[in-house]
Amino acid sequence: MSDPRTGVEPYAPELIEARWRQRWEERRTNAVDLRAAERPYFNLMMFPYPSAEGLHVGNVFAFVGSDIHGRFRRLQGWGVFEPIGFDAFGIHSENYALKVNTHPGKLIPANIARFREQLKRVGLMVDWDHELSTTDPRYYTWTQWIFLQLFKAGLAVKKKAPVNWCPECKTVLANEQVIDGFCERHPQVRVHQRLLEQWFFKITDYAERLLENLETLDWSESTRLMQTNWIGRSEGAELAFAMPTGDTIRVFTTRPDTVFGATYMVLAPEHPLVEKLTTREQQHAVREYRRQAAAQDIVTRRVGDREKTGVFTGSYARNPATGESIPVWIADYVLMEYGTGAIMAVPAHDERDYEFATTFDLPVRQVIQPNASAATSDPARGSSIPYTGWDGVMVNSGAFDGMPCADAAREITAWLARTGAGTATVQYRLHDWCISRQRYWGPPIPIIYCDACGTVPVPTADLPVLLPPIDDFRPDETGVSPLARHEEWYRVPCPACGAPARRETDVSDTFLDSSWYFLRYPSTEFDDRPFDAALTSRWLPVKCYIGGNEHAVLHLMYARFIIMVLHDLGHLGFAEPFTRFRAHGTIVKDGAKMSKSRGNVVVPDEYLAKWGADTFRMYLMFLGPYQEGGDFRDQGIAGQRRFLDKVWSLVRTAVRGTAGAEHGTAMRKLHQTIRGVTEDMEELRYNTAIAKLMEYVNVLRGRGDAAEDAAETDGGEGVPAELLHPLAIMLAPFAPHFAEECWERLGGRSSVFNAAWPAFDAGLAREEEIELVVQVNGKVRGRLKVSPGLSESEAVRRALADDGVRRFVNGEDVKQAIYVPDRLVNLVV
RNA sequence: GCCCGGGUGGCGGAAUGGGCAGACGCAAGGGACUUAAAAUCCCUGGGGGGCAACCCCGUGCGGGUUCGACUCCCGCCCCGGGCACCA
Repeated sequence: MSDPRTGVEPYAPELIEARWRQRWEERRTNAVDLRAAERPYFNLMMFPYPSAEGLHVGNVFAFVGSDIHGRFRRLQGWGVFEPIGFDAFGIHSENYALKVNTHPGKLIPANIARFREQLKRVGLMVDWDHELSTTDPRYYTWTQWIFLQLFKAGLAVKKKAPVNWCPECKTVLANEQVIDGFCERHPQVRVHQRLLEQWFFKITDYAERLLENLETLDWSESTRLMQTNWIGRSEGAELAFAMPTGDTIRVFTTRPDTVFGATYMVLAPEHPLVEKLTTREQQHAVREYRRQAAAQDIVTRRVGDREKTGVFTGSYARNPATGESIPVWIADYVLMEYGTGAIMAVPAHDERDYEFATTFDLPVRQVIQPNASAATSDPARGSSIPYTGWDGVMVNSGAFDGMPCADAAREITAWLARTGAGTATVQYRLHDWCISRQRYWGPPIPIIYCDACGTVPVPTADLPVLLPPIDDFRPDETGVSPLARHEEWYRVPCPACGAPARRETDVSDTFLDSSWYFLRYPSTEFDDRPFDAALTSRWLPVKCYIGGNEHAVLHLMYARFIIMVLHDLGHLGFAEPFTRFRAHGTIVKDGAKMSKSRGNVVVPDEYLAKWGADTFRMYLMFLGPYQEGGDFRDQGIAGQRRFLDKVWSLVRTAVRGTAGAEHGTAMRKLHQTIRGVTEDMEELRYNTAIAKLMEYVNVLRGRGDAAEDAAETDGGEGVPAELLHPLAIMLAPFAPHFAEECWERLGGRSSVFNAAWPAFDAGLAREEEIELVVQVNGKVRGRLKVSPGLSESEAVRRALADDGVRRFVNGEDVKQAIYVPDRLVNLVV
């Protein structure tokens, strides 16, 4: 069907997109030969959790941005591998399954099928032959294998740890699921703390390397900063405070310079020495305090603005610097999981210690005299106590009096070290990674407990430990995994001695599944190895990883850790998985966060059906800077469609052959566009890249500022195909189906994605005449048309000849002339 | 509280090794075509003043540096995100 007046058939996205989806599949356009491809480029997008709701517009935004990068690299001549998979284990899937009372093993395949169809509709350059799901035994065999590697290396250990427990949900909650001490799903139910045996990965052993390596990675700055803060490195000293009993309380401090001001000590309520230190008289009070602390959930305990509480143990320790006996207290503001679980309290130079000392009337001794400028820098406080800065000198500190704090920190540590009471150390905020889940929907942890042999790893040959398809997967109040109710499953002979033994009934954390999925993609065909050595060294590390910053800390940190361990164990030739990482932004709807309760959730299917994938992709990339996100407004989409319509009509009316002299303006604009778009594509500046393509199209249509003398292309003559080929290529990453169709109609062969990204020619981009801005005293008073490369003296002469300029110079002497070649001349009078 | 990111027309957003603020798009108003509408095409468009050429003001607020500041420095305010009794 064609327009009766112009005779041009209209742009019909549904037909075009269906046709090209089919051709891509038939011709295997998106598949790359993993063994032979030249310049291999692993383009990775964060695989989705296949929710029952289907693909979210946030997923589409993320994937399209990554896909555009992959397609751009392919056009630049790289062999691009762009796989996708599904992160389908985990509490999220399990909770949904419980809600609708259907087994997750049944739901997940259906969800994945739906996701797959939606993703195909978006037009990603995905090689579907390498699709994977973390719930597939062919996959989680190797997740279990990774656990065993860590276990054998001594990096997987079982220890007791406190967890959040909701009596209503009858399950353990993640810290993120506890809100101000209450369960997120039961706002009236207080969460309790329970002590459970858990498997931990010793990620803290890798803290220093995880931190150091960050500097070598080309990652989004925000992501790198979050990881840095999460690791939380602090330099300081570990000091020993001796007890009359012969015990020693070890403390970590970042301020060893203040040790002369330590007037009391505080232990965490759970500290192992508490029982021993507590005197008979204090026993009742201490026991009661510890009971209360234990009943609190972890999150409440950590809220910072609570009033200080605590009790005296009855015992005293010796300050190694002063030799004084100082009281030992317990208080919940000291956390067992940081440092040594004990502190020396210096109330004169620490806010928390000061507050505690004031509450319990403990002595405060100033040991730092702030320098004059520092002391008065906080007028709100009248007094310089507590002073926590570094800008001061020591007082009340024996031989160290008068020394600047920073020097004293070093000197005092060295002095205490000579008596064995101190060592310079480093502490990290990072905690070991608890991977146990008392849940059903995950890979069983491959461990067997035998009375005779102890903790025995499942032999690799026996993997996978299949997750049995039980019906009663709902967690109950016992706090043990649903698998623990299935004796027929967990009773097994010990692999070492054959005696009756018992399987571990916990499953592992979803983050373990996702910490290595990118290793699996190139090797999905193999059942006898997690990843093939040759393919892995060819394709990894990942060249570009794009994903949301919500995974900046956990997923990316865990993945780096696992890869580093596998490297150290000799399985991989690289220690960092992602050479380049870019965080994309989030999109909001009409200025507000999307949520079901607001009813403003953008459902991609509706937009894909109405506008087609190409228009929708273009709009998503145009609505804001990709790395910041933007505001999705329905009204804006039509603009992208109009743009494609304009390109379409240029293509349909194009004339064969090359551009002539009369197309000088268009040719110049083309090369300026090639330069600008190429730079933008490198930096993921998709919104401005699209804007530049629009400008070029405006010029081709004889419109816009740069068009001026380009009207020759207007008037039914048609634009030469030479000027449209590069446009089709530059548009291809954004609107792949559309670009294919244009390419074909312009006489292109095979796929536009087998073409080469256009080359920039500086000579063709050069302007013959430029506008020079003339300022007088910094204000624009005129403009000159000049040829590039004008000399300063000539520029000033021409500027002074301008009527408008002369009015403002007003006959006065020009004191100074600033000349920025080809940009402006500023006359100072 | 600490650490990031950000405040620019009616709206989304351009422009920061200091150098024409508002690219590109949306919405709007006016016009052409049409019996009419849609679509399409053309014109206008930060605020104020002037018949006009032009002039003044304008990038969250207050100072500063500079021939020149959205951009750099100092001090605030507001919004978004991360961490939070980390010793």
